[in-house]
Amino acid sequence: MTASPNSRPRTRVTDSKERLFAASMQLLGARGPNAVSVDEIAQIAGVSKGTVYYNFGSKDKMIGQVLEFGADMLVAQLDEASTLAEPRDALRTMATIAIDFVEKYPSFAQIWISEQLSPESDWGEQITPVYTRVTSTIIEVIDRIVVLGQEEKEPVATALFGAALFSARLRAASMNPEDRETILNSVLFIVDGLLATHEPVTDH
Amino acid sequence: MTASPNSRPRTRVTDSKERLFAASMQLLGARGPNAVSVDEIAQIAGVSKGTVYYNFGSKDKMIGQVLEFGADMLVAQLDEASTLAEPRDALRTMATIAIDFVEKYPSFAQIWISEQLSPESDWGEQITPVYTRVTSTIIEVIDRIVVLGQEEKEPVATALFGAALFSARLRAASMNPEDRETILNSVLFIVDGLLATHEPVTDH
Amino acid sequence: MTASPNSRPRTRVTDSKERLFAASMQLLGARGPNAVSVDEIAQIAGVSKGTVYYNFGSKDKMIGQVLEFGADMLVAQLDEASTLAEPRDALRTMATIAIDFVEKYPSFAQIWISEQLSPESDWGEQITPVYTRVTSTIIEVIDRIVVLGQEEKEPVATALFGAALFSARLRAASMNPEDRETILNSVLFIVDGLLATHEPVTDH
Amino acid sequence: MTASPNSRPRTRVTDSKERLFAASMQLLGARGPNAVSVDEIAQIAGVSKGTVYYNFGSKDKMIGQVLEFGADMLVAQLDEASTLAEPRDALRTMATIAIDFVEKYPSFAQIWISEQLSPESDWGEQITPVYTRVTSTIIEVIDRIVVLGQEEKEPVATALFGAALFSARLRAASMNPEDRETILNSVLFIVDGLLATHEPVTDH
DNA sequence: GATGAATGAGACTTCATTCAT
DNA sequence: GATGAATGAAGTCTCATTCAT
Repeated sequence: MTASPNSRPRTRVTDSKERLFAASMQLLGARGPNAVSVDEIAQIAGVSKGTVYYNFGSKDKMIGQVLEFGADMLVAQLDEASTLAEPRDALRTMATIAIDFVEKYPSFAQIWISEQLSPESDWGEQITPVYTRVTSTIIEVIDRIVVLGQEEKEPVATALFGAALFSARLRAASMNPEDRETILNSVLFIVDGLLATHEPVTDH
Repeated sequence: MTASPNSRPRTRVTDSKERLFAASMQLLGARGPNAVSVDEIAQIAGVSKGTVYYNFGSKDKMIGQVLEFGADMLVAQLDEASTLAEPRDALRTMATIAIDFVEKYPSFAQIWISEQLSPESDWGEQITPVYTRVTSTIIEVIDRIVVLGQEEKEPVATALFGAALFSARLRAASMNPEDRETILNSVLFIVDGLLATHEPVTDH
Repeated sequence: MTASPNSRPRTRVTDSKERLFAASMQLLGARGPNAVSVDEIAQIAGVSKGTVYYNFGSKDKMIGQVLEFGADMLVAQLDEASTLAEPRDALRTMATIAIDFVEKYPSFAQIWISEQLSPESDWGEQITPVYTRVTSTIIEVIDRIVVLGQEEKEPVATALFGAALFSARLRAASMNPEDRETILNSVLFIVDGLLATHEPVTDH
Repeated sequence: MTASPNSRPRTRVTDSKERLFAASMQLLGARGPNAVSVDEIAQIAGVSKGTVYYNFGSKDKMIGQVLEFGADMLVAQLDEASTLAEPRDALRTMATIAIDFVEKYPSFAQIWISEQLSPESDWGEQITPVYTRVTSTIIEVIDRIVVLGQEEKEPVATALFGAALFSARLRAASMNPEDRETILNSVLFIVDGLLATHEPVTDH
């Protein structure tokens, strides 16, 4: 009953769990936690409501995992882009990735923006906030461009992330997909300003 | 009926409405609309639940008015700051105002960020989004600094607003009130980048 | 302030009361007691809600008076028609009156039909039910047509009233104002049946 | 899962639904829809309030189903009686059935009488009104008694139904259960009148 | 006479969660 | 592993009624 020998080669955790994950990602990404009910997720996943509790224990825990998964997805892409040879290209690509991600899962931006607040009923255990993971990657790239005082790094990365996230969110909301290039340039003015006021890193 | 001589002609119009407004501003500013119940607002205002409906008609309408009031508050301050003689000072002051506002009413930032999305259950009638009102003010100031192509203005203002809002939100969330100056500088790097890449406005 | 001397010659009870009466008659006649709120009646009457309680004491008392007024209106017309020389003409005219009344105030029929039930929260004091008042008039007319046993009179009058009321109600509901004559004839088949099975009254 | 051998294969499908149905039938039959609260129905059924919504979706939907069930119950009995060999016996039996039904569920008569009006908040989907279903059965029987013009049939059946319903309602209301025979005779005077004024159907 | 702000009981409904099967 | 019937707390809203002015 438990393990049918040599049948499906995949690990295939539960199958139900995967489908719930997919449905949650879709629904939460589009409408946010409060606007989605367990009923709805279960229905779209094609499983019963009890299965949610069997697999995840609670709605909050499931949301927590989905959120973490989404964050991992974004961060993984950003990390990869951050390794591009030309740091400015890296930042531009990273911004592009963020914009596309927010367009696909609009409410994630909103969740990440508010994840610091409301410590009550946090989703599952404490995990490293997306903001921290992203800014640390941004800082790595910036360090390859300009020489920055230690206490300046975090705020600059934050401003960069905020500008990108907000612009992306707005673009996702307005149906007219404005020129993505213009948005990218606007965000990257922060880098230009940095370069204009700080000593560039010399390849030596 | 019996006119109280030479006193204020009944300032205390209803008082209940004002108290509900104050309570809403406080609660909504701290926790966001759907984390606050009508019961709670009424209780903190010291009135009965029915009074909410007598004065506002519905929870959504009340939230709409509170949100609009908050927006008016912020925009009024920003508009005033935007008239400062030195445009860069204006922008710096505006950012300071935003940071302080968000610190006082943390969830407003979050609401404004998501106000474009979810057209369902809009709070009251359609009002000009805060984002639009703020960016238009920002654009006015920027126009006094650099010469900008028409299609560049909006994205730049958006990036500026996003950077400020996000930085402010994060500062409000983290209990350590980091150096406000550093945050301001980071946000204003956008302006520096603008100046470094565009022709400055000459005073005639 | 109170009574301007020799101005309006009418008794003019309160004026507010009359307007409330008119509004109630209109609204209750169209939608029934439960579907009409005190707010609505007061608004249509153009007075404040408190005025209802000042003039009538409670919603139920007001409804009671309006219902009684409506009943008086109908009964007065029926009584007048019942005096027609030819008893069959009298019954036909009475049915016509009922049909017209129900068309104008559709929900009155419904109220009268259910007025016996639900002794709790009766509207005001106990008043003679419309049914009793109408059937006694019908009986008077029938007595001029056929000789009927005492214990037969009430049920026959009831059947007559029920047939007329129900037919009228249905006609008022269906937008197609069917031939009123056909309806009248159908109702009066009861009289025909009576005549066919009982000894007619001889004029002497 | 463990099949109980040779027993009924789980008649007790949910049980809750049936108990809610019974409680609704009882309460609605006695007091009408808006005089009965969901709390009360759930309490009498011995289930929680949420169970109502789990099983029926809304109060209106439940009422709709109960009403339809009641209608089906009555119509089924009437249809069966209508097949009696002697048409006049059929009508008399049908009237008896109606009287008994109304005595058991007094407010159903009232609901059916007002079902045409107030298209707002209709109970569930549009279903054929009881009135239509009953009159069509009545017409079938009448057609076996007298030759009637097409446009006369409906009004006559309506009058018959109205007379029976109203008489039954009144009998149910007044605590003295008057002689049912007398009531039946009174209602059937319509048939007598029909016979007295129209050509009877000849058996082939 | 009349008002309208305020109330509070009670109505309908949603939804995360539990549990026997 | 999974189900779905059942729950109950909590939420939004309505409305008849009261009362100070």
